[in-house]
Amino acid sequence: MDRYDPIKIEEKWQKRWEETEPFKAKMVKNKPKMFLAEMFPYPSGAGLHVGHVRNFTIVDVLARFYTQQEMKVLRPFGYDTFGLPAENYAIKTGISPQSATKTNIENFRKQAKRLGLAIDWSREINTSDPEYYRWTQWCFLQLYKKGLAYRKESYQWWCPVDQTVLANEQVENGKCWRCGHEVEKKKMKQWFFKITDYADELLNDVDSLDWPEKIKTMQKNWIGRSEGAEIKFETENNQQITVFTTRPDTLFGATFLVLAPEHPLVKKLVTEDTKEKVEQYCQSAIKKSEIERQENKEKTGVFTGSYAENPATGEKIPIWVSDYVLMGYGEGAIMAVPAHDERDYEFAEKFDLPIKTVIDKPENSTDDDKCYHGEGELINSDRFDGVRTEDAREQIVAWLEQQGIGKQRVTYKMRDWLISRQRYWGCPIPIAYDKDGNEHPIPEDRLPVLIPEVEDYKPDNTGRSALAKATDWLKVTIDGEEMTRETDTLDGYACSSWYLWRYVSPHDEQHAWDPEAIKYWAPTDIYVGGDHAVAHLLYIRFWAKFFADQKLLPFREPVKTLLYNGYINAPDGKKMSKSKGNVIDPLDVIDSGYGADTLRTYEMFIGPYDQDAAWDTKAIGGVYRFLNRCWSLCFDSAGDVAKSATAGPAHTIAIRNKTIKKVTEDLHRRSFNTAVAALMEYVNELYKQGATKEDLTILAKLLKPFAPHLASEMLEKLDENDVWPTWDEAALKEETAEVVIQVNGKLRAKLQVATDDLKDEEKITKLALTDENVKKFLKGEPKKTIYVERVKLLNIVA
RNA sequence: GCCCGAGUGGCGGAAUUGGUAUACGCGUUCGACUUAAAAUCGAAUGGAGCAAUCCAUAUGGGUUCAAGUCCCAUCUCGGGCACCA
Repeated sequence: MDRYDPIKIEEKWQKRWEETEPFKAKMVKNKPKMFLAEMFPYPSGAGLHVGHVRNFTIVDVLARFYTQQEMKVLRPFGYDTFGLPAENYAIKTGISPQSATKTNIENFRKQAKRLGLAIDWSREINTSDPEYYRWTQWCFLQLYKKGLAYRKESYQWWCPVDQTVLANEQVENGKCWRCGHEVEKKKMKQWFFKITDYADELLNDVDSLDWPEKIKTMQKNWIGRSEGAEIKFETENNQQITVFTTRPDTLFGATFLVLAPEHPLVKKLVTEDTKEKVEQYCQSAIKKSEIERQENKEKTGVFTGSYAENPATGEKIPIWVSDYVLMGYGEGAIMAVPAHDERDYEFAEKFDLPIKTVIDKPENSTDDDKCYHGEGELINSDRFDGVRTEDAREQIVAWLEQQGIGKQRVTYKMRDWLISRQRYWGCPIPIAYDKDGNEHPIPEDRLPVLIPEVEDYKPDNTGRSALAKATDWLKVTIDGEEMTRETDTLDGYACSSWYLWRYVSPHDEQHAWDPEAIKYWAPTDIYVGGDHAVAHLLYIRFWAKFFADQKLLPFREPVKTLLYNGYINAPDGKKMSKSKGNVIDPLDVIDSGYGADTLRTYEMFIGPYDQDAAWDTKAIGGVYRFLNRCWSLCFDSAGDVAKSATAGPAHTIAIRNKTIKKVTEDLHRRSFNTAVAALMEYVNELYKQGATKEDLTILAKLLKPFAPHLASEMLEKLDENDVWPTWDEAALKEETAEVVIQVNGKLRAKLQVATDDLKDEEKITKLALTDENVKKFLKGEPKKTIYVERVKLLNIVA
């Protein structure tokens, strides 16, 4: 063994770890714990890609770091296995999702093990394992019991290719997040989780999270809280139309009403003359896809033929229908104030409707829009004339409340979470229907509701999943009554909404999570991922709050710190994709001779973890050279610890302590790239100065989180443990220090000063003033001098 | 359109509290070893200039003894939201 041979070392240590299981998590009372996890992967047939490696390595570096600091670490692993790819594959090939998933997991596990991850493999979970989804169904029933899982008929996004409905979060730019096909609206009876019950708390608690601001903002926008009022308008034929507005102060300027095409009152407002035209408009608007609505922002609409009364002015105002009003938000109806709202203005212009100004635009306003939407004093508003808009909002709402025709109201953009999926490969919803169609939960002691075996996985065109084809399975008897099972399965996001808690007791047969274990380990301290900013990361917070309310969880936020890692792109900066043929396979990188340690360390060195980075086929060689230098520093040609290192110079103390400090602090602030750089500097220095055994030990300990195989080999040969070292602040000081001398802020000299003299400003100033170069630029007496001891800098002002 | 981020050598990036700009790595050049190449080791490497020195952190201003860092304006790129009343 004359050279660094990663393949050989890695095989040895991976085998050792397999046998001795050193990463098993143990609860030890009164010891600090650390629960870390990556967002568990979907085990695709393609296997690991370099993005997984980055994601897993971040968790691994931290897990190993905290373990070396003698914390009790829980670092589990699992697979998010339900979903469309396995099912589509089954439809195409006839290979069951069950069996394809099993194969993929085995492959994934094998590959993950080759990265040398410090995983507690005894806690592996898999969402499509009946032992797991039994408890997903149990979670569903808890929500059901409290009325937070319910069924409702409404228009839903429907993907005609995947033959399933989608949640709002799964529709991206009007297209299906999976297949990219344009989605349609379809009226169906579907299951929902009532996430809106927690809208306020989900929003308010965002601020307290140690999460990236970017994600926090996205969640806030998604929840989309607006404060305003709802106001009732009476129509001529004694119907009531309730509208939502954030600007009740503009009520006197409301010159017409607009209803969404889906609004139930539209039918009652049409007249003989308008009926046909309105119906036609509504039907085509409902059919319109999101894309069409976005592309064509030109306002369209029709007059219903009816009028309502503006309660503030008593004026008769027309009621229109237009698709710029959305049924899903507020009341699906608005009061239009064209003078102070751009959209209403556009509509009024197009259909020649009256525009009435009710806010006096301040003269200094830079707003040059045709309609002014800022603050100001009210005009044309009867007894509210002269009142500031900010105050008028409250006063007008108070007046409406007195009249019993309006009240304060908060609205959210977020809708309830649609969880029904008309797909085979998902967790069956544990519900059955009696002959009258009433729903009945499957009793908890009869869970899990297993996924039946079928021949054909294709959904039929009746809107039911392939589960409907399992005719025997469909029948179930509850309390002696024969019933039919629900054939929808749960959105995969339901399965991943509680998996972090399952990790604390993955084989518990009595509970979804063991109450003692959850108290010790949870919440998750550090969660690492690069996706799911709103969907998964919002759902998991919702479930935490719900189960906390059931007294089943001792926390209300499931993730303390979220690290959102960037992508690894192809060398050309573009996204890696099979079709472009620019995919870097991490296993190829390992097998080409670099080994996993190089791959891991390179992906940590490539740049800040939260930024996207482009793969550089050459730069990885630099990291390999670095590990090679670590090896050669430590071992002689026989593979023994180099003799030259057993005794040696002691003048590496300062750099040694400096490196311990730098790497430790960098790991705490997750600056992985600079931690690796510091180790490289240390090695470069040891090459120049010679390394003592102490140096090699420290190097191996600090290196272990990044390159665990090599570091373990070094530590074993050195006969040392891996306990994280501490630094001696006093040892950081060298005998002399360099003081930078500036004249007018420009560098003019560097002085070597005894460390003890650093406090002596007078002495340093005197010394600086004798420097030839300083004299040259100073030309006379200094006006003043500023000395900053912290950075060893003296600035002389000429 | 609105709301965030970011812009530093040939390239990836560093500069943590306003204090030596360009750490570390890639690439390039030179040297050592070698019959030769690879590997390895060593040196140099922002630009201009023989040099002293000057100029450089997207652009233009400002604050300060001192600005990549703070403030104002502009440009470019990236991300999010987008008829949400």
